[in-house]
Amino acid sequence: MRRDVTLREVADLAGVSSRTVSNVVNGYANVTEHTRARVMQAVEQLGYRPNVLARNLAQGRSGQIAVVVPYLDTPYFSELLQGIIRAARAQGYNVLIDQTDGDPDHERMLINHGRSRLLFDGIIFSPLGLDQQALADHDPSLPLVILGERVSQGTFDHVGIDDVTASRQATEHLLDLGRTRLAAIGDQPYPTGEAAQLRTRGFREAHERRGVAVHDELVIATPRFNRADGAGAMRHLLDLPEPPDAVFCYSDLVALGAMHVLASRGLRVPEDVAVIGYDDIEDGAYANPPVSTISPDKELIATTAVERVLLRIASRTSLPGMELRAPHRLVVRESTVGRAAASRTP
Amino acid sequence: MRRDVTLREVADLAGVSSRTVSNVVNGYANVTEHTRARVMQAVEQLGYRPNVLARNLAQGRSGQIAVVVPYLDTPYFSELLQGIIRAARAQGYNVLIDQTDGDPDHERMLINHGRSRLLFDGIIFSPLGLDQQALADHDPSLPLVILGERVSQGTFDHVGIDDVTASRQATEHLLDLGRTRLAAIGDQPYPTGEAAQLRTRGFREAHERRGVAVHDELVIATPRFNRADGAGAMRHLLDLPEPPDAVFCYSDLVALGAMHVLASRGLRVPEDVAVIGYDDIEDGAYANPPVSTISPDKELIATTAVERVLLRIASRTSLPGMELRAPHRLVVRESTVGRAAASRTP
DNA sequence: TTTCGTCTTTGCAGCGCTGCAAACAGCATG
DNA sequence: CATGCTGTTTGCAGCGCTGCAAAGACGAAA
Repeated sequence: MRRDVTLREVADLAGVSSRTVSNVVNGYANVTEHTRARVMQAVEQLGYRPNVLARNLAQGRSGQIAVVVPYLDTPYFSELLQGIIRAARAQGYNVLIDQTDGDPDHERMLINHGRSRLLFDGIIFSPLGLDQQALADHDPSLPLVILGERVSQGTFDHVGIDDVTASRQATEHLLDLGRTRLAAIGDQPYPTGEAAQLRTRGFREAHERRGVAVHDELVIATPRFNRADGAGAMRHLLDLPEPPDAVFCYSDLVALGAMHVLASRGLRVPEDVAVIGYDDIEDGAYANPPVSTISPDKELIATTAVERVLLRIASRTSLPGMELRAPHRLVVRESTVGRAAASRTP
Repeated sequence: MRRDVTLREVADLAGVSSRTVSNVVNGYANVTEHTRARVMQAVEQLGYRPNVLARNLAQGRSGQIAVVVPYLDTPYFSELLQGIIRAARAQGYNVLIDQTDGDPDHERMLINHGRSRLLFDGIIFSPLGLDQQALADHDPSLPLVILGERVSQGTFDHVGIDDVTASRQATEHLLDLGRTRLAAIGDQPYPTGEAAQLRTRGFREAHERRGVAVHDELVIATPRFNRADGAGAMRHLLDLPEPPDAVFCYSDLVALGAMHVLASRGLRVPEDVAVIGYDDIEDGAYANPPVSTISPDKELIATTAVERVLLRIASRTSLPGMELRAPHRLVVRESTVGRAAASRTP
């Protein structure tokens, strides 16, 4: 097993200093065409490839950003991740992935640079177990971008959509279809559930605007936004004396879980119960029936998050926290309007 | 912005050599309880955290493994990834993720250590664009574990399930339900489609065992295993003069796509057409109706893959290629047997 | 007391690269 | 011919850590 070729060996072969080889390899500074050619030939001949570790140590950066999500198998995150990886790679950054399972201690550790320095230069983070206070206490020297809605200010950016407006639109859509007993699945009335609370706010605002009262007993809290929680909440709702005739689910997964229960009870969607989700994951579009939903511009969210974290890395000074809103749209499918062809509303 | 605390500073405070601090921090060698306590106190006091980059450079390893999949938003991979990340982290390794989109050049680059050395110590790889020959030509100094079935031998391991047997069982299940016109969606009759071909083999073997002829025109090739391909193939099948009464899909996504089309054409599953998938992703279990499927032991696949790649990293000598088979089971749900309670077959 | 063996601690070199500032052209200007 | 200028190349130190081998400490055995 041959040792790796180093800069110095290339330099010796090309008859120049190792620093010059470095300059050529990195496209730095001014190098004569003649020198460059000589060096490049030596590089080819020896099959030289730079050692990133050494480079990074010398530069005091790792060239990596961490992306931290609570659960990797959540389709919404997988879809987002794709965009993030692409955007980061385009800027020469590698992406390190971590999953926290919502563990607050683990999350706290990560936003304080993890166990060791220089493992990643910045972090894109979707917190689940941390409340505002914990987030505000993060290591300010670590460039941080938060995914999803948060209400606090701090030395970090938020990238997300306007949850209140989106939720209001989803709810208005249901009300405008003539539904009267609307349920909401996914509220989280505790400190770490801000995103959920914003959606509940939108749900209520829609009722206000339409002059209808909210049926408080139909607003169901769930610890997570997954299928199982959606299914459990739906079962509960159907067991009520007066079940809902429409459900606003705070994620498409919740909607899929709810629809699963509806189907197993022999109820028709949307005839008996209309269902709308949130996130526009691919599963929803292919579900039976296809799920109406709020569709955030994921590609833009991904590129914006990467852009911001790299910006923060580049500017050594600490930037003020920014609130970045990506656009979203209401996607109407069969789960609310039946076999009518899917149409779109901005 | 304070400079980071170094080993030497801790050493000075504790009144020992930096080498001793290193020994304590890493739990190396024999250190007196007294010394350890002194050092630990200094570590606490200064808030020392090791610099992984420096450590790795000195050790000539990166402490990272790369996991490379064609598409990140494929639920099967997301689910696998979770297990891989957990297992790797338990061994002190970080996971670098990359997505190739099936691009052969990109894939070829990765199995030859990427653009630079020391970025990752080993790689767990799910190839899509590379054929046997390209895989065999990989840099033998890079510990490599391939996910999924492959027929070749080489200086790398395979981790997967027994595709032929699993596919045979899925097909037998359909035949045993009394179905006579079985379709298969997902064949890939070209060099990079070996996994698909194994499934087709299982499909054919089942027919042989039951003494039934395969309807060749019902074996449909698709470039990928996603919903869109499943939907397209299903449309084609339904447009045939004699459509199938059962479909074996080479992935659950394909099955979901197919079921989507069946529903939109007003056909009932399983009454009109029985559908079985492959992979046992969560979407399948929550689909309407829930999809029967082949369920690979993903957790075991993940831990085995990590175990093997770390083993190869640890043993500097090149190990012979191994074929590692994880168990699988047939999971029977409504998409093949209707509302009968889901039961299990080994 | 000396010698040996074991356990603990240390010093030094160096992983492969880049930052920095100095050195060295080569050429035009005074 | 000295001076200054721009453009190119170089040498050296050092990023923060660990491998290695040697040194020191300490008690047991001779």
